Order: sequence, then structure tokens, then C-alpha cells
Amino acid sequence: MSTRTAAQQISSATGYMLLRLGDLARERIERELRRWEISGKELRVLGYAHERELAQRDLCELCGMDRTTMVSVVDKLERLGYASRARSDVDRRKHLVVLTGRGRQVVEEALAHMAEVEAAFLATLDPAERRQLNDMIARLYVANDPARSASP
Amino acid sequence: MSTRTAAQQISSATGYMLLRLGDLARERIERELRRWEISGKELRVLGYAHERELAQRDLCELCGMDRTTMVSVVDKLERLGYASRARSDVDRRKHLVVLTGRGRQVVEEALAHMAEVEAAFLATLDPAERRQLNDMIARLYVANDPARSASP
DNA sequence: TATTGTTATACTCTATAACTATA
DNA sequence: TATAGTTATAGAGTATAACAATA
Repeated sequence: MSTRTAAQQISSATGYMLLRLGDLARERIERELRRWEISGKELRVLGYAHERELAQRDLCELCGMDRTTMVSVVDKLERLGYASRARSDVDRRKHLVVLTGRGRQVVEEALAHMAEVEAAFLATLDPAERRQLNDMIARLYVANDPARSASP
Repeated sequence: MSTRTAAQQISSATGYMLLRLGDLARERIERELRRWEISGKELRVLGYAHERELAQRDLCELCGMDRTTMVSVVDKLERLGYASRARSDVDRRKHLVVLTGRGRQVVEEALAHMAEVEAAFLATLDPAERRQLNDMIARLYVANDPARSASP
């Protein structure tokens, strides 16, 4: 039997620490992106729309987002002048999300900044540890992603 | 300049992978706790109340939770028969949260189960890697916790 | 008939403000 | 006057259902 209290068992569990560290990373990312008035979710949409012209429906699949949520995301990106909707000539039901020049600039600035923030976040680890961490996280994600293990 | 697309840069960032892995851990934890009809948040409250009789206000501080949120948590724990409120004799404003026998049983069952789930979650890592991961997560949390760096 | 996008609506989670009772 | 707890309410964030336009 354990000599630790229930609260200690919870606080020291790797799974719970992982969850809390993930929250810390999220909070940091969201805070840093405020200077461009966007959330992490919105940056992800901008990132996918940066290279190719994609319909809202495609962005929903890529970002794992509901189509009604996507409507409000694209509304906001239009309001900020980062993107605009363009009806597809091929299929007029589709609204392609096209980044503006400012939108492209925001993606590039934000990604450069996030790389700096990440370096600061990981500064307590040496380069070898950072590689190990990245590798372990990737393996854990693949091993535990319900989407991958869902009956194919 | 980078040869990777913006979307690739986002997806491969350690910070973002960490955030998503944390979400995966949270989803797994919440799913596994459903068999006792509780959330991770509620298990944390049960865990702290397991050893000592604490007032709702104390539990709020320990769990980083608002007092209005705590009211609904304790309401639910009472409804499930896992805890009950007892007015403090010392300070009759305070409601001590006292676990029932069933509540104690739930804490012990749930913690034992979560240890199994965690082992499965980390199964892709060997024991040395698991220790390294735990150590790195703890260091990253301390280094990046806003609560610790907030002007003392 | 199915799909894309939109709107209106509801639901969950959490926090703010106002209140009661105790100190 | 301040604190512990409660209630009512509001605010994000997201999802469901019904609808319009198009295929």
C-alpha cells in the first residue's frame, strides 16, 4: 500500500502533470498570440489556408473543427482583414478561404514568434533532452491517438 | 528560410504537440473516470478531502477553483453519496467536506485504476524513458509556471 | 437526394455580482 | 467590516437542428 496521500498520488502522476503542462503551453500560446488578436485555433486555420486555397469544409477536417465553429472563425479572420471568402468556380457551394497580404504577414510573424517562445519554454532542457522530449511526445501521441486506433 | 509549410511548422512544434498530448491525456482521464460518474476536477477535490476535513474555501485554493464552481462540485459529490457537508464547530460559516465510506472507496478504486491507465498510456516508453519524461515535465512545469514567477 | 455554408438555439464550463449567515 | 457559502446571471466555447443554395 502507498504511503502517499491521495492528493499526492494525483499531483505526482505523469498523466496529470502532462495535462497541466499542456495547459501551461496552451495558456502561453494563447497569451502570445493576442498581439495579432488571434487564438491558437485561428492560427491553425490561417496556417492551413496559407499554402493552398481550401474550402471551409476542408479546413474543418484538417483542424478537427465543427463547420458552425468554422463559420465564426472565418467571420473573425475576415473582420480582422486576414482572410476573405471566395466562391469556388468549380463548385459554387464552396467558400474558399483566401488569405490577404496582411494575413500572410501575420502567419509568418506569428510562427517566427512562436518559435522564440517555444525556445524559451524549453530553455531548461539541453538540446539532447529537447530532441528526446520531442521524440517521446510524438511516440506517445501516435500510441494513444483514438483516431488512429479507431476500427479502420 | 524554412522549406516547411506553415501548417507543417505548427503541427511539428514541440509546444503544440505537448498541448495536444495533454488534451489526449485529459480526454483519457475523463473517459476512464466516467465509471464513477466523476470528472478529473471532482477526483482532485475528493483526493484533497480524503485525508483531512477541509472547508470548501480551502479546497478552492488547493484546486485552483472558484468558490461558485466548488458549490456545484460539492453538490454533485453529495448527490452521488461520495461526500457530505458538515458545519465547522470552530467557525460556523465554514462547510467542511467530509467523505462518506463510499467516497473513500471511490477515491481508492479510481486512483488504482488511473495508475493502470497511466501505465498503458506510457507503455510505448521503456522505464528509463518514463523516468526521463517525468523529470523533464516536472522541470518544464516549474520553469514555466506563471504562479511561481509572479512577483513574490 | 446529398453537400456546403449559415443561422438560431442549446449546452457545458466557468466566472462575476448580489445576497445570507456568521465572524 | 470581512469572510464563507449560496444563488442568479452572464460570458466563452462548442455543438445540434433547421434552413438556403447548389450539386
